[in-house]
Amino acid sequence: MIPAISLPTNITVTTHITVASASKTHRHKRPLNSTVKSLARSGKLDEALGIIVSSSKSATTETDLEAYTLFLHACISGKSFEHGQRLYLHLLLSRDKGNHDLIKNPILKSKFITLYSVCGQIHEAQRVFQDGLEDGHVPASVWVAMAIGFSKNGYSKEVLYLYCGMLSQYVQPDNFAFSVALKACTVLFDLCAGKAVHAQLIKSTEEPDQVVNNALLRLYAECGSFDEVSRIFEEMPQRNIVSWNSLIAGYICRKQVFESLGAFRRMQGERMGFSWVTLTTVLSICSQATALNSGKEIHAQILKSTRKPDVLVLNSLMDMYAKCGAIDYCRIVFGGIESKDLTSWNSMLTGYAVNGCIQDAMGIFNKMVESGIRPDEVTFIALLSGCSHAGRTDEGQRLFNNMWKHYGVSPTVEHYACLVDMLGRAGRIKEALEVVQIMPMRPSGSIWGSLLNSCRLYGNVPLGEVIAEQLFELEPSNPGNYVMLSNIYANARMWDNVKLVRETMERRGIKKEAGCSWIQIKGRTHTFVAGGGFEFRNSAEYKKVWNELVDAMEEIGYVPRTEVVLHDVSEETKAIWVCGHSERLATVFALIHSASGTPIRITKNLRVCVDCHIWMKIVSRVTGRMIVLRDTNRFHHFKEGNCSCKDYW
DNA sequence: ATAGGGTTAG
Repeated sequence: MIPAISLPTNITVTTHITVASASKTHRHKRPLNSTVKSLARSGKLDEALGIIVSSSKSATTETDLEAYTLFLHACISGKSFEHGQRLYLHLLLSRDKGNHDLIKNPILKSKFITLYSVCGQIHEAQRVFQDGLEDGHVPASVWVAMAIGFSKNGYSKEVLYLYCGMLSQYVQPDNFAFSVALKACTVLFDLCAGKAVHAQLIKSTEEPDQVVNNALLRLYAECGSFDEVSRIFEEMPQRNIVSWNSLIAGYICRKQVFESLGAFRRMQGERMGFSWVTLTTVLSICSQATALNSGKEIHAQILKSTRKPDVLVLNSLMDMYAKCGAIDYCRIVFGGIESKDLTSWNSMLTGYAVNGCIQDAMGIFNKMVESGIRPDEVTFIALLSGCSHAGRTDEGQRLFNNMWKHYGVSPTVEHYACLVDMLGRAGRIKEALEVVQIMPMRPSGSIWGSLLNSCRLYGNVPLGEVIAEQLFELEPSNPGNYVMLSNIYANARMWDNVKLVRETMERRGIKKEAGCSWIQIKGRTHTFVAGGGFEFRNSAEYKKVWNELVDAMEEIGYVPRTEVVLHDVSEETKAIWVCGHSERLATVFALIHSASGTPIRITKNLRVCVDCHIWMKIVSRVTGRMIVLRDTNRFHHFKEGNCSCKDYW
């Protein structure tokens, strides 16, 4: 709990001054009540307070209560802590003089608590709440006001303590109390406590309203109990947009992007409409799934809607286009935003950086600074990672050194990760290690990970082994790290060690993620798994296109680079395996099913392998198609036999 | 009075 604060003792002085100055200016032509009310309504808090204070010689009555409530209401909407406190002190004085004790009044009390909470003065709110708590019954509304105060100020644990305290005092929680408690459980990611509150709710006589049900949905969605989500959703007497949003978010938590898009369509089918929250949620799904068509559909819906789109929605739209590799659309949306905020600039910058347009990224950064927007840590992560991917090591290093000096942004562990990645990728592993040694925080898994990747790129087996050990300790169940180490061994033809790594993985029950690629064609998403898709591969149309490609490639002199296969099998088998990589299946499928001349956009769940990278370049040349491949790491734009990454990846 | 959202790293 937050410690309670003792009452200040020097309260009389300010009160007297107020009384003196205020009573001069106002005579009570009208009854106190209506005068105070109209002043409070028009925001003249000083004058209203003056009248309250000067008229208090007589005992405060029930009619004054309404005026005080209105006055406090005005303070809350104006977030005026000072006026509220002056009224509070006035009531304290009046109580000490033996007048009726209005501070005990639950309505006023919860108003004071709310006011202090919205002003961020949570200690003051708590003091008001605790004053007189032990004297007798405190109604639920006061507890709830305090709970909301804690909740809005980020004290979720305290909300739960308070909820328990409420129960221990035999105060029946109402729907307000339930929803705040459930929200606190969600924030704390505490499914256990959430279930306890849910149980209380079932036992209570209170019929859960829509808000409570939505809070329950959110709790289970966020904690991954999806069976509960769908059960509650189906059983709810009525659903609104918020309920649907939670259902969609629930699918995202399970990484079921296609199902969540389906839920959005169902929502539209039921004529539920959408809010800007729905749009940002769904757009973020589109960017995760590289579902450019769906994303464009939503863009169209935004344009059709009569409301002017929110900056937040436009920022999400930019992110979607950037993550789909459609940087031109991203730029157009950016250009159309009237009041660009920091996120708009950062999204444009990130879009350029991940798509390999480092000059554009630098250009937009300069413009941003010129327009007086202060860059933040996200800005520099985007820039540094962009430099890293583009091999602009010196430029990136300079940026890193200047970010604090010129822009006042101090480097975090993520920025150090970019710097280490940048140096390692450029083959300057010694310098990268020096950075790890001098950086003021503990190196994260991602830092060791990028060092391991550098060892892979430059064939440094002994250092790779040392780093892998560190990494296995930090992230014991991340399959990528094991695969990376066995890659290093395979490149060095150390097949015994490759086998050893594979056995370790089996022993620890770690499975390598199967390579998987997907593309969206005419609104439908098609998924391909490495080594799978036999039906497709046996079809006549596949064979026709595949053979054409093989012929064209042989002419150019393409030979499969089989070292990417980590199993010790014959060269022939390796070649067959490589050709069954998921991104190739997806490419052939796209060549068959999309109009010639249109770009092909493929997404992959792993990093693209060296051989597929070569293959893609050639395909882009012989077919004249542009291929945009997004892997876990970055974008590759293949065009006329070249890749935007300039083979630096 | 109570429930819902976006940008960053290997």
